[in-house]
This record gives sequence, structure tokens and C-alpha cells, in this order.
Amino acid sequence: MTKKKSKHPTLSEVAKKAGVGTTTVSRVINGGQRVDPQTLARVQRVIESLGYMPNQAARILKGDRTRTIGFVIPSIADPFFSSCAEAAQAIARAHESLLIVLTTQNEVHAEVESVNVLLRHRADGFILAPGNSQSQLLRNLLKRVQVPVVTLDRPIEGLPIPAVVSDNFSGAQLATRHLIEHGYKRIACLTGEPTLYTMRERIAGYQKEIESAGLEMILDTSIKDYRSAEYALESMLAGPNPPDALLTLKNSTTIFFFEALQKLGVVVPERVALLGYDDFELAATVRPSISVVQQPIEALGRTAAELLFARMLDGAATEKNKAAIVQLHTRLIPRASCGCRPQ
Amino acid sequence: MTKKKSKHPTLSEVAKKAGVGTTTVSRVINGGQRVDPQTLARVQRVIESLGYMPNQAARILKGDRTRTIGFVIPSIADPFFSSCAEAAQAIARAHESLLIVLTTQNEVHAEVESVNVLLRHRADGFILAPGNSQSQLLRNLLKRVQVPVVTLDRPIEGLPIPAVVSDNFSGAQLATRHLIEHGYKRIACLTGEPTLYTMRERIAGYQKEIESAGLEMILDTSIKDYRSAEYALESMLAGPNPPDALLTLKNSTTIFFFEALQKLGVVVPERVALLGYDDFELAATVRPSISVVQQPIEALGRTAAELLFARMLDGAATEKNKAAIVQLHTRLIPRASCGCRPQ
DNA sequence: CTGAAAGCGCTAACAT
DNA sequence: ATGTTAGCGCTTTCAG
Repeated sequence: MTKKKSKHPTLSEVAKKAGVGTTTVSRVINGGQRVDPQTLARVQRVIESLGYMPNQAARILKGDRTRTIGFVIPSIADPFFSSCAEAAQAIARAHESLLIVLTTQNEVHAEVESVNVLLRHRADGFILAPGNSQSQLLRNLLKRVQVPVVTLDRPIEGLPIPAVVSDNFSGAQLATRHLIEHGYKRIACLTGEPTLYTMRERIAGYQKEIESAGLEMILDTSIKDYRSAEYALESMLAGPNPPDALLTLKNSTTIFFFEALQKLGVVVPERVALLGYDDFELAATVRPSISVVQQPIEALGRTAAELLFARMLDGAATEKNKAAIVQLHTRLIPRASCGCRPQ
Repeated sequence: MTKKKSKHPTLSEVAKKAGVGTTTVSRVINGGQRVDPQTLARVQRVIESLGYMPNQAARILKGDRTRTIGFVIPSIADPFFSSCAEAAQAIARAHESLLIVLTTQNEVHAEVESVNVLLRHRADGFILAPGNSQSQLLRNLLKRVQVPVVTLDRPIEGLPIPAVVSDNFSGAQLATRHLIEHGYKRIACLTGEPTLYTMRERIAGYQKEIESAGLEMILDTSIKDYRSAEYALESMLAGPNPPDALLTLKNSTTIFFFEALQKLGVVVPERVALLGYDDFELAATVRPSISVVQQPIEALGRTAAELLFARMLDGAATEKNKAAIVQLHTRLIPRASCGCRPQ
């Protein structure tokens, strides 16, 4: 029935058992500088025998940095964001920091809550992929945040927060132009979640290119699942002016249409060509292989993390290039589905 | 040049500005029980105006729980583990806890370091997917851990740690038997990383079934990339007794062989059948569609997290079913590549 | 090279 | 209903 404070031994317990002061133990666990080799060895032995581990909370409470950064993304199961997370974590680790991943489902409410969690934990900074670039709620919160923040994949408008994004506009432009150069005249642009920054940019790139070629825009932003893709495809093909090419603006949309095209027996690219945004594992393997716009996914995560640490470590730089927006380049990977390669 | 302690306001600053004691503020931020509505409102206004956020480190230092759990996995970019993580995080959130994801590349050293990080942060418990079920180093460390631990996907041998795994042995058995029932006589079993628990179990399941059918085992565990798959396939086909069916024990192996079969123009399933372990997005879409053994991925993550919380919340149960090993069932999804469906 | 002591920001008795 | 106060476990002057 002894009063067992905690199941963990403390620094002063180590000190007592080793017959030294707490300062000495503190020095030992922090590198062992300015400690007599004899004492050092003895203290280490006690630490070992007690299984002592310094309490991070106490260290944080004392010090100024927590060596923790946040990573707030829609989903951790999404290959795009999990690859970003992996890259960011590598950078965090190189800076001896812990990366805390928080997911939001693109809901502002969850984003605000996540930021609050990070604030309470006194994260040294964080990376955020906001679902809505214009949310007033989030903007108000971020305005008050004292630590460095970097947005990923999607910027936040009207706030001096640096962003690391890929070149969505010109990626879509590139893709559209490529289809035009193939000679396609009726190029449909398909996607879901049209309110996302990335989608708006890509749609704008498509539109710009279509208009300057004097073609007609065919836009459907209601693709949520296989069913809606199949329905959209059937409708378009049954209409008076069926498309001769499909530009799908996100991974899942590309896959839904690939499946629908196959199911309906539409020959690709002869009857309808297909060009997708975002590469995926089997894109080169399926028949026909699918041409895509490829984003530098790992580089996005890595760059965002590097930028964040640069700002955390250098307050001056933070003031300087405040609203920096880093655009990483996308590239077109031509395969068979756009007509570039013989079957 | 004022001594700005920290950029964050503290509880006592709030107290002073609101003209109340620290206890009152503490009560307010903890639900506002036993506080006069008037005072409560005033304090809340001050909190709002100061942008005060309680310092988590201080709360942790005081209290017994950190409301933090760890999730130690090989990689966060691996779809299997990121899906598990997503499911586990949902459970953690339901328990108002933070999930900290740490990655190890299946390296014992990184696993030990991750566990140490969690110990320093005084995580209330953690979930671990060890790369090596027999590592003495890890075992020694875990032996000393005072908080609940649950292993995921791969158990740790010789230690009373509960494990949540899928039924690898009988999954592979099921798959092998299915191929046998199709009439295939020379069934090759292919994979990489044969030291992983899951692979050993699956190989054992394959072996058991092959032997009881009186067939010959054909095992190649050296498949690391597309190149090795293509090489293995060419060798086998050029040999005196080529296989008539392929059982691939992991996702990447399945894909490598699918690509190699296609590249070499081998007709599936007529000349060689293919059955893979683990489902994947395009398995039903590629031609031929690929038959697979499907694991309950989200359920694994969810169950592991639920089991962990159960143990964290109930010390008695912890003692009771100590070495519980929960096996979740896999199922066979027959598609075209094994011969189940006409092309 | 080493130790005593003062907090870091918060919670929880214990008073009032 | 509210304030006072003693730590939680650690780091860090400041003295020896």
C-alpha cells in the first residue's frame, strides 16, 4: 500500500541512488559533458538498472522548443498525402523532431480542432493542407498562431503563409494542349470535389487552353464514384456530340473512368482518349497504359517540411519571404491512352 | 527589451487579467463546473482575448495520463499500414487521444528508438508491427515497458503481448487449395522478405496444403522488384517443368508477376494461373482480373486500437487474457486470373 | 567537476 | 464559489 507516485522512476531517484545531485544526472542524460568519467559511468549504471527515461513533458515545460511539428492532412490513407507524410517525417527526423499527423477529412471543423491540439502541445510549427482555401474560421485562427506554418498542396488566401504546391494550372494546360495536339476536338474535363484549390486551378488551366484553341468546354465536376462516372460516360456517348477525349483531374476519377470505359466496351484511345492527372502504380501496366500528369509528390512533402524548419530556425527569413509560394513542376507521362503509343 | 518569457500567455496571466485565482481559470478550461456564470463568462472573455491555450506539457506533468498512444509501423506510405493507421486513429480520437505514428523500415534499431521516444513521451500505450518477431533487442526492451502494448500484423514470440493478426496460415492454405481444386499441379509460391512473420505463416500454409495433396513445392522467396520477378518467371518457364499456377504472397509480388506475365506474353490463366495475397484497387479492373486473398485491413487497425484501449482502461483485463492473439479472417475473392471466370 | 535551489504552467487538496 | 499553495520532473543559473 505504498504511495507509488508513478510507474516511472524520476531523475531525482536516479540522483539519490547514484549518490549525486540532480544536476549531474541531468548532465549525464544530456550528453555527459563536464562530468567525471567515474561519476558518469556510475550514473549510467543506475539509469540502466532503473530503466530510467527522462520525462519529455517536464523537459518541454522547462525549455522553449518541443521538437514537435504537426502535419494536418485530409486523410492518412490517401496515397498522395501518406507519401507526403513519409517525406516530411524523414525531414523531421533529420531535425530530431517528432511529426504528429492529424487528419481532417477536409472538414474545417476538424482542421481547427487539429490546429488547437498542436497549439496546446506547443508544436514548434506545422504543415497544413486546408480543404477550403477561403475558410474564414481557419483564417482567423491562423492569424493568431505564433509559430511558423506552411501550407501544402493548397494555399490559404489572403494570409502571409508560405505554400508549397504543384503547378496545377500549367499541369492541366499541358495536358489539355497535348490532347489538342493529338487532334482531339471534344475534350471533356471530369472530376469531383470542384471546390478544392487544386481542382479549381486545374479546371482553369483546362479552360484557358480550350478557349485559346477555340474549342468547346465540356465540364463535369460531379464524379464521386464509379456509378457517377459510368452514368456520365453513358450520357455523353449517347448525346449528339460525344467527346473524343477525356481529361480526368484526379486519381480516383481516372480510375472510375478507366473502369467505365472498359465496362462499356469503349475502345481507348481510338474512340475516346484518356489522360489522367496523377500517376498511379498500375498506370503503365493496364491496357491500354494510361497517360498521366505526374506530380512530384515526395518533393512536395519534403519541401514543405524543409521550408518549415528553415522558418523555425531563422526568424529573420520568416519575416523576409513571408508569403512565398513554391510551385513544384509537374510533367506529362505520355503512354498509350492518349494515342501516343501503339497498342 | 522586456523579458518575454514565452510567446504564449499562461493560466496565471489569464487569472490576473480576469481578477480571479488560478483555480478558477483551471476550472473554466476544464468544463466550468462550480464556477459562477458571471465569473465564467468573464474568464472566457479574457481567454479569448489573450488567445490562451493550456500548455499540454504542464497538464501531462501533473496528471497521470498523457492521452497519447503510439503506432509503430514499417512505413506510412504502405497502403496496408496507412489504412490500419487511419482506422486506429479513429479509435484513438474516440478516446480523445492523440495517435503518434512512427516508422521503422522494419529495422530493429528504428523500432527500439521509436519505443524509446514513446516512453519518453509517456504514451499511455502503443501498437507495434515488429519487423522481426524474434529480435532479442526489442524483446528485452518490451519486457521492461510498463504500459500496455499490442502488436499488429506480426506478433512477438515468447512475450505475453497480445497480437492482432490476420489468418495468414489458413489464408494461404485456402488459396493453395483453391488452385489445387482448379486442377493445377505445379503451383509456384513467390514472395520477398521471407523472414517476416506473415510470410513465414503464408509459406507454411502453402506447404501444408501442397504436401497433403502430394504435389511438389516450388518456392522462390527472392522476389524484390520487377526485374527479379521477370527473371524468375523466365527461368521457370524455360525449365523442364514449368509451373501452371502462381501464388504470390504479397501485393508487390503480385503486381511484379502480373507485369512480367504480360510482358512475356503468357496467357493467364490458360498457360499459367495467378492468385495473389492482398487485394488492391485495380485487381478487379485489369485484364484478366486478379483473384486474391483479401485481408480485413481496417479491422486489423481498429481491433488493435480497441484492444489497446481496453487494456489501458482496465488493468484487470490486462492481467487476464494476457497473451491473447486475435486472428481476423481472410477471404478468397475469386476473379479471372485463377480460372474462375471466363475472360 | 558538482550541488542547491528556483522555477516552467498546471492541477488539486485544503482553506475560506 | 473561489483563492492559496504545494508540487509534477526537469533544466539551469549560481556557488562552491
